[in-house]
Amino acid sequence: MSVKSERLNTIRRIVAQNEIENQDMLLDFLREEGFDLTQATLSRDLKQLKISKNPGYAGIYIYMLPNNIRTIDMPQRPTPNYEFMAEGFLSIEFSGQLAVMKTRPGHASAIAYEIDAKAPHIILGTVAGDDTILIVPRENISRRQIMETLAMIIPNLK
Amino acid sequence: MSVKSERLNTIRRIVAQNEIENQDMLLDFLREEGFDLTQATLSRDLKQLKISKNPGYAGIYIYMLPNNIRTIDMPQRPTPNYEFMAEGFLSIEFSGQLAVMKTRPGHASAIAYEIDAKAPHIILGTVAGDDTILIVPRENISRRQIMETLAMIIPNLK
DNA sequence: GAATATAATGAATAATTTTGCAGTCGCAAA
DNA sequence: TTTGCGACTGCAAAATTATTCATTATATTC
Repeated sequence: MSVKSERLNTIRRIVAQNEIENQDMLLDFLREEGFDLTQATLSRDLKQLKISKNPGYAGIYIYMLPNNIRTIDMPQRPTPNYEFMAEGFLSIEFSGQLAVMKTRPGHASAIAYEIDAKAPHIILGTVAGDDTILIVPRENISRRQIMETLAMIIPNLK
Repeated sequence: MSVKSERLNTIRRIVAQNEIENQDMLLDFLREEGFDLTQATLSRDLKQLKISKNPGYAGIYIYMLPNNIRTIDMPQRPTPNYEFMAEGFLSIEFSGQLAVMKTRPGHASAIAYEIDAKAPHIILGTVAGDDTILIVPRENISRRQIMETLAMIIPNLK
């Protein structure tokens, strides 16, 4: 096992067993175990190990191991292309405070996701079924504003 | 809901939906939604929300929500679903008669189910998608009443 | 083994985050 | 009203962390 591998292992163990508040503190622990390195290298090691500094219980920050569930590097949700949006969109109509968008079957959640992500200041939220999206605008937002905003996401919305 | 509470809600939502690389970037998002604050305050907000900067997938650092609510943070013995509720909740905002709750992906229906079951006298009904719940309150129920009721179901709703 | 590519590292610096301090505000008690 | 208290905040400085640049060590290929 290389020196670096041993060091990474040791870092993991130390972080798991102690409440490390910063990198200098961790450096001290490492020196006690015979590892001599600089803060720069430690910073790189922590990045590689995905160990991060988190707000802890009592107003202090503590280094913590990555939680496995969160650590799994899930690929970015594929950026839904412009065409897909245009293709899926069917119609939009208003009723009082709400808007209802119709899409082709299966397209609703992807389009709703885009709306949520790109227009949070206009749209409070959406609920998507298979081919229908219920759109809840924020207060004091006009239908015109909504249409203009959505048009930037879905080109052929008109 | 105080300005600060709204701000914290918004921070949670933005961090959940975007890949925030540093606090200045998050500040920009917040300004777009009308929140004007300094980086110092944001740092304090993030500490309170236990949101931290983590090594991400592609050599960059990303701010992420805490995914494990420490029991030490809980004053009383949690009910079975307590942690799940707290963990899944992201934000709640109102528009007219309606409330829209944002959750982490996949959590919406479970939380909506709890709301339906525990607050039928306040909430007429809910519709849940994957990460969004549309909440329809009964007539003549104030936002304050709704918040208080939901806070009994979702602890960190504040 | 020599030549060459690749990985690892330190020193210094840049970038980013946290915090001490002072000032403001709202609210409640005197 | 006045006083006091606690929450909240900005500013500026301190503290901490990440990265650039140059160098050295390690591995690979011929």
